[in-house]
Amino acid sequence: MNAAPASARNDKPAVVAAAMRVLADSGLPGLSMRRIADELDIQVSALYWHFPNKQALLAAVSAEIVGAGSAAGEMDAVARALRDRLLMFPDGAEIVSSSLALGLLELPARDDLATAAQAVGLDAAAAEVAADTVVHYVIGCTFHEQQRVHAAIVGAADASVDMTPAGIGTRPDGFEAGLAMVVAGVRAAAGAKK
Amino acid sequence: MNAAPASARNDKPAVVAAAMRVLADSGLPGLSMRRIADELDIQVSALYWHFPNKQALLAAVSAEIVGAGSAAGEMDAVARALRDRLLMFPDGAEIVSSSLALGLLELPARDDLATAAQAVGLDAAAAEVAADTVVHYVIGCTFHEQQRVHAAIVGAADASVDMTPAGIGTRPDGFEAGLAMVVAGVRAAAGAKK
DNA sequence: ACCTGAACACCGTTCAAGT
DNA sequence: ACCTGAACACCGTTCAAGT
Repeated sequence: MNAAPASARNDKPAVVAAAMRVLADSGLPGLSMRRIADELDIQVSALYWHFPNKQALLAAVSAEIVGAGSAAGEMDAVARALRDRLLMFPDGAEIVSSSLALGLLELPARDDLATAAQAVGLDAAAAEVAADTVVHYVIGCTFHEQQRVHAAIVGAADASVDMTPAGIGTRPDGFEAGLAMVVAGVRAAAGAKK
Repeated sequence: MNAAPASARNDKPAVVAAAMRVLADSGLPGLSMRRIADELDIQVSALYWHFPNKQALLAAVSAEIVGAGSAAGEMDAVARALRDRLLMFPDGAEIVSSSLALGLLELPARDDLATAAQAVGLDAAAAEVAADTVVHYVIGCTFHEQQRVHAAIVGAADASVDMTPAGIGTRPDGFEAGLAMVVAGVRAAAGAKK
């Protein structure tokens, strides 16, 4: 066994792990600094020794959600893999979207998508645009779907909410159909280039 | 002149107008029920006579942002018009995105996009998918861009923030290039159908 | 029909101080 | 290196009561 410390104190990864647990069973609305601190049986203020602010902690959570490893493959495969990771945690898309926009997160899938786009015939600049476009589509679509889940939960508690408004993407296979169109657009851009 | 009421009390549109003013000069983080109440010189609790909760008020704000009128035209024109409206207010894309996902907002541009997609050769079902895909792209891209503006403001105040991380869509013309790809994808889907 | 006043149960963040 | 305890300046929402 490794030398156990006298008092069991927490390090950065332990704080992130606690945050993942809170996220998993309470979602983003429940992911407060106080709830995370409670999970670790420490005071809220102690969290600020590990992270300068909540956004930084959320960025670490985001990195955990999207994972570290690069996965090669065709564009749709990479897109589906990204989506699957976002779906693993409640509000995953929203958290990642915000960290990404704030410039606090590296997205491995973005490089994978750019590589796949180049393999299909795009030059470097166009491949970046293609990667960003696919990322926006995947995150936008998944974000929307996950918020809808949340609305459904609230709606179940409060039956007065109309649960079938004329909205976007009610059926889950909308993702696949839309993705096919986006990928077809990338291929078309490659074809036009030649 | 129309008969002025003895005491100048507020109706629903007045509350929304106040909210738009607060949004315009403080953004979404500043758009609290208390700030809106202050803008009208009333108590916070008075707002709950007009709207059941903050989300409902935000939905009314969203409707104001996206506008009421349907605008016919090609897909890219409709997409650009939607984007322009989202850009008219700080965090416009985020607010609209959330109202949309919660099923609290009708988006006129969605119907316009579906119509345009049918005009290009898609059947009704595929046209809906195409419309949703374009909407997701426009909102995702604009949301990202607007969050980046906000990050830049925070970054300007706190110079320790790295302002040029390897992120998505730093250049504004990324929107046009990505939109072209998405629209090309829709056209490709129409071509394949024939 | 529209508003007040007060309360409840929360937030993120800071800071001096402890070990 | 990691945490406590207390405070500050906020939140959204509810409710009885007023006019």
